[in-house]
Amino acid sequence: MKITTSPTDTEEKIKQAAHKLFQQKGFAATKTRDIAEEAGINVALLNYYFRSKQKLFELVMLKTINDFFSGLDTLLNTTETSLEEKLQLFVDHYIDFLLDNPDVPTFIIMELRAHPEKYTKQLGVAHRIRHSVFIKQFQEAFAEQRTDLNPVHILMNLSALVAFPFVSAPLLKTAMPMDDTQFRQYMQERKKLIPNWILNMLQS
Amino acid sequence: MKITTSPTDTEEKIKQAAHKLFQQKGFAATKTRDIAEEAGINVALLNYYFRSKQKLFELVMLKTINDFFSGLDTLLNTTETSLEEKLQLFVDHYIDFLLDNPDVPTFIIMELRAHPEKYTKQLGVAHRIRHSVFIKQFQEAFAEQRTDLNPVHILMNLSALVAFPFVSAPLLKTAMPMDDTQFRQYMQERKKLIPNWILNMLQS
DNA sequence: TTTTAAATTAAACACTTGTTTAAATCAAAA
DNA sequence: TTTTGATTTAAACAAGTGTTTAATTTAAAA
Repeated sequence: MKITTSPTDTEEKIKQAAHKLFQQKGFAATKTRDIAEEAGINVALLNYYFRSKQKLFELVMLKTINDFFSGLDTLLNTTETSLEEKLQLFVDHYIDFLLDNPDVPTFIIMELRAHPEKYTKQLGVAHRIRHSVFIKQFQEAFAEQRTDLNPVHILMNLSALVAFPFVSAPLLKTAMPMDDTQFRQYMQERKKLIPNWILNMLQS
Repeated sequence: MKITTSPTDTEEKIKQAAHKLFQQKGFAATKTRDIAEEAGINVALLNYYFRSKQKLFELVMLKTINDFFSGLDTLLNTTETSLEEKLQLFVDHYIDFLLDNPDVPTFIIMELRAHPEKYTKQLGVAHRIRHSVFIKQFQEAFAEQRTDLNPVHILMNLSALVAFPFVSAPLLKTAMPMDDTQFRQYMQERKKLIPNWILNMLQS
C-alpha cells in the first residue's frame, strides 16, 4: 500500500506537460493524448490524477496567473524605494520573467478572451496592484507636474512596452530575421530604455 | 439552371460567419457547425462552397492580413507628408481600424504562433513597410539627433502603444470596470498622445 | 512470502467534429 | 409544362477526442 503524500512523479510529469502544451497552444488546440505523449504516460492517468482536461487546465491557469503576479505585490508596495527605482525593478522583473516564460502573455490573453468572467477573482491581485504604493507615487508625480493625464495610460504603456514584444514575437521573428539570442539581447536593451521612456511621459 | 457569377448569398453568409467566429475564437475553437449555425445554413454547404474548414480559414486569414496592411502602404510611402504628419496619420488609421476590428491583433498573433512559417509570404507587406519613406524619415531624424537607438525599438513601441490596449482589452475590462464607450473614449485620447510619446523617444 | 491497495495499461465507450453521400428542392431553360 | 443542373438538406461516415472500465502490474504492509 502506497501512501499518497507529496505529488507523485507521474502526477508532476503530467502537470508539467500540460503546463507546457496549454501555454503553447491554448485549451482548444491541446489534446489529452498530446499531453499524455509529452509526459510519457498513458492517457487514462490524466483522468486518474486530475479528473478531467478542464480541471487540469484550470490548475495550469491558476498557477500561471499566480506566477505572473507573484513578487510584484511586495515589489510595488514598499516605501523603501522611489518611483524611479520601482520602475526599473518592475521592468527588470517582468522582462526576466517573460524571457523565461515567453508564452504567458499570449496564453493569458487567449484564455481570458475565451472566458472573460471566469478568472476575475484571481485577477483581484490586479486590484491590489492598482492601489499600491507604486501607483500612489505615480499620482504624486502627476500632481507635481500638474498633468491631468489619465494614469491608466501610463500603466497601459508600461505593460505594452514590456509585454508586446513577447506577444508579437512570432511576427517579429518572421518579419525581421531575428533569432532567439538576438531577441534576448533586444529585450536586455529595453530594460534600460523603458524606464526612461515612461518617465519622459510624466513630464511632457 | 443557375449561372454561378458573383458570390451567392449563402456563400457570402458563410464567409461572414466564418470571419466573425474565427477572429473571435481562433481556428481550433471554432467548429464547422458553429459557423453553419451563425450563417443559418446547413453544415454541408460549408464544404460545398469552400471544400474544407481549413480552406475557409485560409480565406479569412488572407483577407484579415490584407485588410490589416491595406492603406498603410500608400500612407507611409508618400514624400508629401512629414514624419510628424505620417505618425499622426498612422496612429489615427490604426486606432480607427482596430476600433472596428478589435479582435484582429489577437487573432493574427494566435494563428501566427500556431503556424509561424505559413504566412511569411503574405507578411512580405511588412517588408515593404520597413523600407518605406516613413522609415527613411525616421532614420533621418535619428541621424539629426545623433542617437544610436535601434529603429526596431521605435517601430515596436509604436505598434505596442496602438495595438496592446486591444490585445489586453479583456483583462482591462475585468481589472478596471470599463465599458465599451469608455474604452472608445480612452482610445480617442491615445490618438493625440501616442505621436508625442514617440517623438519624445527620438529626442532623449 | 502473501496480501492489499495504489498505479498503470489496453481497450472500449460515448460523444464530437469534419466531411461525404444520396436524395429532395428549386429555379431557370427548353 | 417538362427538363436540367445547381442548390439545399438530412443522414451517415470515419476519424478524433475526452473519459471510463476492467484487467494487470507494482510496491509497500502484514
